[in-house]
Amino acid sequence: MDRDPRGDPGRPRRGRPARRVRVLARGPGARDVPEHGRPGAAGARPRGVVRHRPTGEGGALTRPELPSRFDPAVVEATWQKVWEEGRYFHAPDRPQGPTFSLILPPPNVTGVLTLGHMLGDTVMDLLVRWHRMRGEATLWLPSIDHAGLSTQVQVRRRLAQQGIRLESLPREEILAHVQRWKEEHEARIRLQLRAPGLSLDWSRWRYTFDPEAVLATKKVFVRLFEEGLIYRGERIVNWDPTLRTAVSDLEVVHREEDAELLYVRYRWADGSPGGVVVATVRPETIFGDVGVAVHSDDERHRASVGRSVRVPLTDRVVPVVADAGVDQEFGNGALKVTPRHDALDYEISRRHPELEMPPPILDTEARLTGEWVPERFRGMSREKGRVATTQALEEAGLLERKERFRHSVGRSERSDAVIEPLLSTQWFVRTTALAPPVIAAVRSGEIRIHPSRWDLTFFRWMEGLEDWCISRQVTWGHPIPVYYCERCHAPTAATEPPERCPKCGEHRLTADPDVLDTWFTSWLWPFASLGWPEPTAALSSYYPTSVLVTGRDIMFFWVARMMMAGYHFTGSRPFSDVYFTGMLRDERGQKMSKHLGNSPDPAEVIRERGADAVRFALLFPNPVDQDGPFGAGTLDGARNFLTKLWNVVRFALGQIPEGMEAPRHAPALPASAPLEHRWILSRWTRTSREVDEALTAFEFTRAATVLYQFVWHDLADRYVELSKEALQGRRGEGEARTAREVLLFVLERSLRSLHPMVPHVTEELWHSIPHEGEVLAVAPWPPTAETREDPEAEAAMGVVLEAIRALRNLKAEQKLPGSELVAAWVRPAGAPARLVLEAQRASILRLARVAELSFLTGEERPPGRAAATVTEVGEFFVPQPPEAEAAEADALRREREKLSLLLEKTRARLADTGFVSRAPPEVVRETEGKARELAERIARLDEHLKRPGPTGAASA
RNA sequence: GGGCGCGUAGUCUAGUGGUUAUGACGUCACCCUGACACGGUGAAGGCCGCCAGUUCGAAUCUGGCCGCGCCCA
Repeated sequence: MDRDPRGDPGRPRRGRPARRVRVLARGPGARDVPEHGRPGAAGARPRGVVRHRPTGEGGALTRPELPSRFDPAVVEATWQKVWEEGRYFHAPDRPQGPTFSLILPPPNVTGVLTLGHMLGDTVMDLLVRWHRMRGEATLWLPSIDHAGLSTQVQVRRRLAQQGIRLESLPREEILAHVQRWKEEHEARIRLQLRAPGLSLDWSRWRYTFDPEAVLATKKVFVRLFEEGLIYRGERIVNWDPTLRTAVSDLEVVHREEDAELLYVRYRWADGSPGGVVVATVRPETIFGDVGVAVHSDDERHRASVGRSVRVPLTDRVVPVVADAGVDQEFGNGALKVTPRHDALDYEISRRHPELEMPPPILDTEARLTGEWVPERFRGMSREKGRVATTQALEEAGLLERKERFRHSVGRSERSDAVIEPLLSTQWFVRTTALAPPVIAAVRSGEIRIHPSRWDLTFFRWMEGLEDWCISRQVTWGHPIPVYYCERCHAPTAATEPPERCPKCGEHRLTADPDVLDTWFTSWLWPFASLGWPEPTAALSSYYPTSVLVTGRDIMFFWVARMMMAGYHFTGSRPFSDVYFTGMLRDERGQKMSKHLGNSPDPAEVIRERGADAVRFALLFPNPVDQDGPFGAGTLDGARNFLTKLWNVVRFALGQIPEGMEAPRHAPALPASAPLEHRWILSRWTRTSREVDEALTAFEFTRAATVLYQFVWHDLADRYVELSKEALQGRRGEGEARTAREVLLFVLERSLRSLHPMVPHVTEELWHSIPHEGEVLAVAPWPPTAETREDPEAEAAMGVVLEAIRALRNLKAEQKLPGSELVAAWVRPAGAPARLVLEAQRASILRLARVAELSFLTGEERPPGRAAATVTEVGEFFVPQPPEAEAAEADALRREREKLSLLLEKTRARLADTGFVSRAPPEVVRETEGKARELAERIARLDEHLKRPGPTGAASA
């Protein structure tokens, strides 16, 4: 079963990926224990230095036994089980040392997780795993949200399919249905949260309807009530007439819709000709009109103010008032005032005592109702009423004209019903009283928002807060803990039903029929999920939490409110950092949404591509403060990267002898050590440092990009190629040992650094190489101080890489097969370049695939036909096949053109007295050096171009 | 209408005053190279949205315009 895939005669050479037998994908560690008994399971934990690779068939070197491709399916399931059984993600109640904690924003129990959730989850897991590896006690707490309204809607829909009307059932029965629904969906969400390999502490799973959460919710209500920060009052709210409840602004979706704008004449009450023409899209609300308002500065209507008009289709006489709130641009600038059905109208009516408050003209299902509605319209729906009133107005000759009109209409996210702004008695929180500490915290940096530009949006909202409507007219939710006295009607807020009314002693009390907005529990979650108000160990250890990761669509509804609750109820910030993820877009740039049907099921994508590939794809291309594209291309890129990583390790396994020790420390390199080792350790130092910086700054894409570039380009493309010869022992055992140590060190540290992003594949690979510790998930984060930058090595390698590039390029241009080992010559650009090129000749030969590199001096030329290229580090030659002369001449000319343009620009700068006198001297010196170098290269190019004879370049 | 942000090869993107403008995908050419064809090597492809300004010097700073997106009204 563990055949070396290279020896597989059936191995496909090109075309589609081969279907491999699953069993091949099992990591080497799995072979001792065939089933699920991987290390890490209780009682079977490996200790200390572990070498999982089995003994090879004699000889120091074993052949790699990893398959050539990473098959995520088995690997991911295996390690998830190991992690979970090993309880590596369990947060101790009483941790030692620093902690890092966060709550998973509770998914809506009725919902299905989307890729958008998975983006946030991946970011959180990256942070948690990173901090865990840094030795901090970490807690990542999962939970679900009871989602009052949306759950009730779903249950209602399901009952309707059975012909049952939810409203007809007793409360207990409804709650039983809800409970059944919750259990089904909770299981599904748990499965969804498991698929990506998130390092959640499952033992702390919470639900916003746990008994503790119920108690916390009540206590908070009672306290705010007693502090006068909760009140019951009449205000305009968003009313969903289908669900017959108030809904939050978040649950209202605004969209442009076509409508008719009617110009309706309100005649003068005194019977004189004329009147005021009012524009409206809602003629059916005419019955609730209490006046007409015009702008105080509006010349057109000045004479009307103070007069009275007759409300069309009724006998009522109402005044014309002047108010600064009227939009003069809309219609004719005259507004019908319907205080029960429009927030602005309500405001206006409150400013003008002469405007009375009408009785309701729409019932809870938005049917025309009440005495003010003429008999013939009563009982009509809004929509029917609109048609009927329009027609009636037309018949009465009061309809001046109709216009097609596009305007924004709010619809209920849950029921799609058009939201009715409705004056309604509800419970409210005076949020303005809770805002000051929150604003101060963000201003002072006590709470940091990432990306920071969202501060502005945050402040603007915080400074214009409206009271928060917390009551909902549904069955499912935390009941409002208020009891009304049947005698004196005084409301009492209490966590338990009171025996008697504290005002008058009456013992007949009625509970408030409404329930609380789900957010009224969610805003307590950073502490309530840890047991508050009980002084639990978890609360004292992990609160305040460290960071909150979520989408900015709930910045106000949730994030800001958690801050208010944190300061008000616990006296501290609920978290120190907020990170808003971007939105995902599909490959055509469209926002992903369930609505558009372009949001794939994350579980499905994971099944197809593997969790690590999806995770990396989510992190890699997503700009920090922007929305990012996500699609097949991105996923392919991530998968290719993981395959690359896999194969680098596979290669290394072939080079590492049995019994090699885990790399505890950075290899100590002698000054004389080959350049490539010094170089890769320097590159690693920079990479590692930049990853730390990026993660600290919440720049996850940068962290992923830096590691990607390092692993693929520096480690695989360059370092591995440069050190192959030494690794294979062709430079002696001493060099082989050094090369193995460096390779293993860099690989092992890279796996550690990549682990928080792609945990499964790194865990698997880490176990296949010499390592120290039980699992990578709790291995120490690579310390940056263990290696140093080596600018000298990096500069020298720059010269080498440039030489290799030049020679490869030249060969390709000359149509010399890449594999053909031709002779080559170089005239170095200067003494320093010559030193490096001479010292690194062997590397250049290997990577450029040339047989010999001879150094030219003076004006020496290679014998015979030779094609040339001129670079910064020197002039390179390879033998020229006769048919390639034109190609060389072309290349030389193109190069010359490019360089002379540059030289021109550079000289122009140097000729500018302003530049020479004002620019920093070092910039001037650099520019002069550049000009000299360019001139020299151009002169060299010219020589080749002019040269007659064998190359024939001049005649081409 | 107000606010915020974004315009860089065909596509996505890096780049906060001096770079021969970064990388990926895609395209083209050559190559089954004892880790990897999910690969390697090389190439082509850019008035850095437009116009002014600041500056010795602008993809980068400022203003205006145009286009796009999001949030709020």
